[in-house]
Amino acid sequence: MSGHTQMPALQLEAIHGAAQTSPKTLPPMLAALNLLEDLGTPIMVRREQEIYAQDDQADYYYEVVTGSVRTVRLMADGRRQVSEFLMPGDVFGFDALDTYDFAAEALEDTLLRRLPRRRVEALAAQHAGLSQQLRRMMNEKLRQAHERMMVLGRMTASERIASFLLHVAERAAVRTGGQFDLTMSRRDIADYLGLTIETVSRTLTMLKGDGTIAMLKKCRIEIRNRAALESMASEPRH
Amino acid sequence: MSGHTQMPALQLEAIHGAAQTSPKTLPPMLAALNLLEDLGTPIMVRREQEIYAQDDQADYYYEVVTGSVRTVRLMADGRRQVSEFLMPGDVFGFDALDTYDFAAEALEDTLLRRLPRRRVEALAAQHAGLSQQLRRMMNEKLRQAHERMMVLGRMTASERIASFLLHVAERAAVRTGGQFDLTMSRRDIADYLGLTIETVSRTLTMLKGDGTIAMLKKCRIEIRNRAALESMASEPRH
DNA sequence: CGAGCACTTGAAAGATTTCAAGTCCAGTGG
DNA sequence: CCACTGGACTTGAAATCTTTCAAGTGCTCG
Repeated sequence: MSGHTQMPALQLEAIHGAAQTSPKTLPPMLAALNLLEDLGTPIMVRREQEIYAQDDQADYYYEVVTGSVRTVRLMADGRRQVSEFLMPGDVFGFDALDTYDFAAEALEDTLLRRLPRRRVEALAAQHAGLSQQLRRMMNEKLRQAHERMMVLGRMTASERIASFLLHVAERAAVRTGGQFDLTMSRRDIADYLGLTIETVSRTLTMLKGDGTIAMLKKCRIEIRNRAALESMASEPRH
Repeated sequence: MSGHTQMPALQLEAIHGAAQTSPKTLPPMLAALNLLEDLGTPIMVRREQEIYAQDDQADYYYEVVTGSVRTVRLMADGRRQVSEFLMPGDVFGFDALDTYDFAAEALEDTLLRRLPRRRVEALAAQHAGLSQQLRRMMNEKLRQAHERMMVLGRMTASERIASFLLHVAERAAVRTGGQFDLTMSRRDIADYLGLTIETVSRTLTMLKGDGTIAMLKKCRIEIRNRAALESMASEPRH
């Protein structure tokens, strides 16, 4: 595991602020983490820095406070699969019993809250409520993984891109009014969707061409025609 | 939910027998279920019968006692994704908080043990140990989902088939000495691996052609050259 | 301002799918 | 018991989507 930078004390302010304004998508997670207030250590990681490696001992759980994170897995020949993109309020590191299934890396300079797994487990062993809330988090992870399966197994390139954009928009667009940044690279998107960067690029260009989206600065996106995107993503709901 | 057939009492014998001889792959699951001994209701389902539907209220957890099960999800236009193939000792129905993400259907005549979700949750709320064991099961599900992502997102058709055969063999071959049955159809395999039935068929034919596997009776398989399969599956370990 | 990297764009190649017949097997009825 | 029929599987050929290979283009960071 690569060297973390301990946060100065005053940054705790930022942490609690973020926790309050965090998105309403996953309330149970934060509720559970409230029980663990004292256990959290703020951690700052720089852009592209590794938070933990694939197959590392899974000693910590994490919550994104500000910034964003990807979890990635590599095959022997370099093929890469991105499992999740994590935004403020999201938790990660719940992958496995012993070792992490995927590495975690910061997409940008990112502030995390880190929880020692053993302490959390010890607490959970005494408080059934906490244990159940942790289970609820994992349940949500599993639900997301199931949706990913559908995307990776059965959707075309355009469908993958369209549903990806809608998902990211839902998470991020709230605070930027219609527009949002893709903090991840084209390669990250490609490896998330099981495509090549060229296909991702071409599809985005196409969407730009027919006015479905607008691209400012390459990583800033605005959805101009949500209905078109939704019908392109094909799955009616969730 | 479609009509289940209540098992006659004497069949409980078979259930306990199966629990004892069940594969050693997932010991924590069974340990947890022991706590729930009294809650289990034996359920018999026929080949191709639906156990629960996608989006049904998730009222029950299940364990496969004998037989096998698939979990499937359909898109509006009929595209299908199979999430899991479940064998004796496997548990399922942990998909979601409220409603099932995938439908569950019996691959063959199958004996299940059904646990009322509410009762299990009530027990888990009091016994942190049980709650944690349930979490461990879910953790295992998540790990498997992660592996599926790699397969669906980044593997070629031959790699998918090869790793699929190795997985099934590992689960089933023990009791049939090198050979094993594919209880699922080509369509099921295709929808599990994100391929078409034709590609599945062609790849199996190819493997038969070069002596890597032998096929007896279309659904009975023998691995003749495990090393070849493993190198074709490309991922060194799990 | 320049270099390098990320992204875009184009053309050719390839893997998988689609469409279209076969073939085989299991279960059925004679 | 055996021929028959239908569905599942296999096989072939053409089509297609995506990838691969190969240049551009244009930011972004020194």
